[in-house]
Amino acid sequence: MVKVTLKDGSVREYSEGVTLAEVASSISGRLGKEALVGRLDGKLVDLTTPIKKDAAVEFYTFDSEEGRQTFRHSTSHVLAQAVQKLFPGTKLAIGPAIADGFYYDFDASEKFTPEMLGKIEAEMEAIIKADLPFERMDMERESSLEFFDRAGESYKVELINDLPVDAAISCYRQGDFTDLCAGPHVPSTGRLKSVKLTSLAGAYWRGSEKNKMLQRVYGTSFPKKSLLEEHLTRIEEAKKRDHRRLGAELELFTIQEEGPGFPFFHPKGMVLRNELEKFWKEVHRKRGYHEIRTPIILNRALWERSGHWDHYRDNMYFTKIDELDYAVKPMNCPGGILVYKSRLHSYRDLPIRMAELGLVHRHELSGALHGLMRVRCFTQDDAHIYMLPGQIKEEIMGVIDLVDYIYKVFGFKYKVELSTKPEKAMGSDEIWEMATSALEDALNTMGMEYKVNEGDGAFYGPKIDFHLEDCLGRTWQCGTIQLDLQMPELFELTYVGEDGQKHRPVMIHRTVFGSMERFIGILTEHFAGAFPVWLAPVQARVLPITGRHVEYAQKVMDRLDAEDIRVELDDRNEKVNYKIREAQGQKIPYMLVLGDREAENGAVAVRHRSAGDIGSMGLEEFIARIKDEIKTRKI
RNA sequence: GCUGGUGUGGCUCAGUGGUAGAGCAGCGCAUUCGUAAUGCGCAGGCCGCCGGUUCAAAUCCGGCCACCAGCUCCA
Repeated sequence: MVKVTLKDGSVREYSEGVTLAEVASSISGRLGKEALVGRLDGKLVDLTTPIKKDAAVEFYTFDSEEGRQTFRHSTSHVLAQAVQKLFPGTKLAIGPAIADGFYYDFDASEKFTPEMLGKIEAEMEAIIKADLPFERMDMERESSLEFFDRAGESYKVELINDLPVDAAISCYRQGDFTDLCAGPHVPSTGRLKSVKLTSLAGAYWRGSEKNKMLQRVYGTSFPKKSLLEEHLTRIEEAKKRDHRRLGAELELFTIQEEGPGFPFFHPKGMVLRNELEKFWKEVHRKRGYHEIRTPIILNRALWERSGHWDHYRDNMYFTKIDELDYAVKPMNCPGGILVYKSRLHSYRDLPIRMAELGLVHRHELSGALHGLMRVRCFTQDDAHIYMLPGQIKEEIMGVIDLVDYIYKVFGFKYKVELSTKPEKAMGSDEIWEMATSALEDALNTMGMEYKVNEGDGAFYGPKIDFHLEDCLGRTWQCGTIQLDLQMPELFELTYVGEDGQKHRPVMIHRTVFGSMERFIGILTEHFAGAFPVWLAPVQARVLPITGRHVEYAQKVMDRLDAEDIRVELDDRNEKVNYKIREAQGQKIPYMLVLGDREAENGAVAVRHRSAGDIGSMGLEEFIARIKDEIKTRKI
């Protein structure tokens, strides 16, 4: 007999060799049906695993991350089986579960087309219907190599060869299909129920553009058809929040063929942008930043000195002035450094926080452009902090706090990543080590959760990145804090210390919004275009019911205008329903419906874009209300 | 940059070799209306660009450009 301890702490006895699936069924019929995978003494395992000694056991259904991952991963095996059946000779690369589904990379002689996805799906459904059990096979390294080599699965051979010598190697088989896989899997293909292949894309083997491009098939799966449908509807809804679509509908910005990656900001987009800048300037002034502005085009020699010529040239634009070489700035730091160097600094002046809303240009790959999220010119809300080595931690913590403060004003949740030394880096390992641990130290002291991104740092130093989500859950780097031990050396920056001697300051580069463009993109999707009143391009629209109310409406509008409230008058000869419909479409926060009743007693009938009709109130009362919302930046 | 897809009035889309269409938006006229679409009428298109095939091309072929998804890269 074995003693099995369940999640709730209760202990049950079973005969030795009982499987997890049997335990689950004995707890409840429903758990037996819904459990997908289990945990045995802390290790995620198949439900078919026998329990041979006393152990702690947990079960996961589709409601848990573990359950969903296993479910999608198993579906990817079914996809691979279907593809190999339909297209014999197709080689398999990898097929993991991802956030909302799974993918599998194939090296196939025929080109997959969208029409073929339907056929593959049908084949998958047949495999699911056949309810083939997933069988685990633990293998010796040699025999696994032999097996995949004979099958012509060269990618699998490469994967096995790259596994550590002592790594356990396992395969999973369903029917006549076998794949290299650590597992675990659901018990059988019949559990997979509802499958949808969603898209087709190229993907480099092992993510390197030096390797062959494989064909990646994306899909998702659910244990019930209704869940799949819900998921697809959710994605359709999310697409309506796409900033590219809303940007056009709300007349915020456009991107034209004449300037791919170079956005045009329209009047309404500029209002939003200016409000953001106003807020940003206010907060930075309060936190001891001084604003500067540096030129967009600077001499090539500067870029050679900064290292950009060697490390960043591919992303830069160049020009000639009077036969001399110049570059369009891809970063603000070298210019900012020249401002620092223009005079002598005492240790008493440090830290010096110099901020710049700087327009930078970068040659991004054409295929990487994406609305306002990735463009070829953007305004960074940059700042460079020059400080004593002893001030590093405090300054970094100050920036982290600032980012947190500003993101909270918009109600953003964010993720933090720490990026370490890349391949193309300047400076010694020791310097990188020191800089990286300074960033880590600050994060740990502040109790921040973060993920480490090995090799993702800037060429001059490691960085802390702040990532925000778009409408489809894709994340974009916005804020960043980069500790730079290179530029101060390269530009021979100094301050005069207590001892009267010159010393080297430490420098950090940082942004909060990241780029005004990207931030506006994120903001638009986050609020689905319904910006908080303080940011809304139009804060109120006055809607006279008939022509005879226009005069009063004009008065109301003038009064609001005098209070610096952004207001429009809709005096078109249309029904009020029509005017409301349009104002709603423009996501204008307040609509003031004005008829005889309002004109008589100086009132406004207020409609809020999300709360609807909130009744009539005195004009002054409404002004007090909206002004309070603006002042407190209510979201 | 790479893989796949898409490109027709301001917007959403129909049109697969034979004289370019619809709805919405716009403009005009009528309607003067109380919380999400009043009616009638009128305009508007080098069918992304360049070249080829054909008696004839939005439609077939080639090249280029842009966009979309993903890869790579990144604020």
